[in-house]
Amino acid sequence: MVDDRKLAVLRAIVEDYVSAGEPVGSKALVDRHNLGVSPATIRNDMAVLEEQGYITQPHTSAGRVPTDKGYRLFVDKLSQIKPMSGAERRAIETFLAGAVDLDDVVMRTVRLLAQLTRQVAVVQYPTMSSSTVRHVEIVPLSEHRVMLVLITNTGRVDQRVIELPHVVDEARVAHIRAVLNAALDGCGLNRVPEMVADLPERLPEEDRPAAATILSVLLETLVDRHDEKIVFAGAANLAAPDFTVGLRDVLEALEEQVVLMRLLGDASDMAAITVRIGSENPYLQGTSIVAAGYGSGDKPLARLGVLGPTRMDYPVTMGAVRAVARYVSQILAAS
Amino acid sequence: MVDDRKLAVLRAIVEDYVSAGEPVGSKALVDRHNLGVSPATIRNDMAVLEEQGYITQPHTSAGRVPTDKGYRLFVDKLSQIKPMSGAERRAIETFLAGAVDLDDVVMRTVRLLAQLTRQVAVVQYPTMSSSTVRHVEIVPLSEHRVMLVLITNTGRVDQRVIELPHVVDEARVAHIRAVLNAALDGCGLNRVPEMVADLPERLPEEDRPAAATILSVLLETLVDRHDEKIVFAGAANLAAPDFTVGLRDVLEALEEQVVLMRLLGDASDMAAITVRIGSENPYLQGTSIVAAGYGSGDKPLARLGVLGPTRMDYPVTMGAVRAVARYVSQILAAS
DNA sequence: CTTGGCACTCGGGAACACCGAGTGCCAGGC
DNA sequence: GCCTGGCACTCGGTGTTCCCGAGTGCCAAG
Repeated sequence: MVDDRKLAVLRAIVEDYVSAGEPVGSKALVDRHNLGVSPATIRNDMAVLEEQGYITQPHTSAGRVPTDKGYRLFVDKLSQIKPMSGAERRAIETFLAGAVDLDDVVMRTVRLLAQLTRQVAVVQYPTMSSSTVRHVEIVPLSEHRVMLVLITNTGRVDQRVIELPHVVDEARVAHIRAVLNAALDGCGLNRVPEMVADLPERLPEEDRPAAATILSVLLETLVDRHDEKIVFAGAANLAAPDFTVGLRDVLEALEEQVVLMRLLGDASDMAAITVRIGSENPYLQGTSIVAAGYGSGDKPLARLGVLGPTRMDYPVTMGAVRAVARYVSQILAAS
Repeated sequence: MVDDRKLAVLRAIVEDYVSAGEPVGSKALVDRHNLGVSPATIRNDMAVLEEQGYITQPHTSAGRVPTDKGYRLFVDKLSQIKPMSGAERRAIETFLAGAVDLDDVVMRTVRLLAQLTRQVAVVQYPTMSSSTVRHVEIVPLSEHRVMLVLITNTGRVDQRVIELPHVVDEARVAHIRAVLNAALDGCGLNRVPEMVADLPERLPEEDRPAAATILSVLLETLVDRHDEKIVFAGAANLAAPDFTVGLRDVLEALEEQVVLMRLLGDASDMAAITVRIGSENPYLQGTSIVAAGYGSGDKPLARLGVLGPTRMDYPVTMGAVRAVARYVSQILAAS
């Protein structure tokens, strides 16, 4: 399978099928693309391509449709990511620049991506594991209840209400807070446990029970919140008639954070764009996922991407995902 | 229209149609319900009911289907809210009791409601307008950037990054924070503007520009966040074949916070359960909404509810919404 | 006011034929 | 050896027709 023309045929089939949505036949191919040969020749090529598993025909007397393997070859060898136009890039930039906080960045990103690609966008919250502690706040709520607020350098805020074992006055709370901040300021989240290990011993006897409770909740927060939040938008785009796969399954997957995490895949190389096509997905065959990492530094903090029908315009979608990932990274780096 | 039997017929039609999903005819009615009369009599009654606009027939030779007006009468006069079983109530209680913070309460509530009703659940975040300030935190992020964190008694936390007009050292920030907290502690959110009006004047000259910037952002936060957050879950239930209305429209509405707000309606009487049927809805005819207020005190802080096809089991749905609203209120009151 | 009888309507499904796009194959030509 | 035109074949989709049966409205009798 080193034949240039066969590759051209495959490319043409993918392009036509993606744009029209109908199986494409030999005659239509030679009409729309000027391959300098006759339909019969194309038919021979198609027979070979089918035998090799790149295309298939839904019914005996119908045109050909790319298989997952065909899309894969197309994405890997036969296409280039299509960059966004200047106008689109500026629109992305200004839209994202208006965000007021991390929540807002994520929210805007997911909506933007859904709108750009006309598909379902998925954005993972920046992970904490590589973040550092900016500030720990302990706010008294009542005599034996405080709220723990953890603020990280990524701008993420987590809070927990804590029941204390006994009444603690404000001065003690303030003291614990001061000690905690002194110990943790700038500390990487992954190093928090070791930093606080001996902390109770540095406090006066009477503060220790309260401090121990607070610390255990703090550690719990770190663990709990490690299972990341994920948001999605653009579910309305699922109503497009493309979706042969059960709409219900997709919607269910979207609401299952864990499944969504798996679909987005592991954070890997920052610049790389991951494409998972149809049956390559752990769940949800029939859909494809285009994802990329983003973050404020060189290493990706989290991932974002879109989920759509296998029959999607990969070059354009990849261009949109890449552009959005870049601009989000830029925004995050600036804050 | 004071005829008892006609009301019974309407009730029977609604019940049968809701459970079976097919237009119900006179013969089926007398078979399934023991009204002691013949099909012909029922037909006469149905003719009257149709003339009065309570039922309609999709095609000339088909059974009858309730109209929006018919459902309305059914909900108002012909049915009672069906209470949840003890087991269900216990399940709700324990599921909600596991929540760690407000976010979690809301998240759990919306999922629970979606699961209980097998429809799309919508939960509004507790509104701030009747909350009070628990604490204001100002965290230096860099030399000329701080983060403002506003914590209210409902446990809600809002944060904003603020660019300061010039470099401000930590001591000054601490001072501004102290003054701010002294002025606002326990203050109702609606009274914040008046409380901070003369605040810059009570600060030393050099602090005023920074304080003014921070205050303006604080006020902006109050206003911005007044357009409440809303979350939904259970979109997968839309895939049920009932939905004659455009699935796409519903999904779009769900992602438009503003539309969703309107649909949920105004917070009104705490105990009341609002039902909006089909065309009674501002947007999205063809769907019905069952909603209730919830909150920690007597007055509702926010609303929650479900959205489903007009053809829904109103008594059961209303029971579920009422039960969830009660238990959430209970949880909120306890924290 | 209720009831049985009866003619009428009409949506939906089954059976059927037709069309046309598309294919595979083959023999001839460059 | 590869390309090409020709040709017979397949089969999904569409349009047509027909039929059935559920359901209705109306009427006259109880």
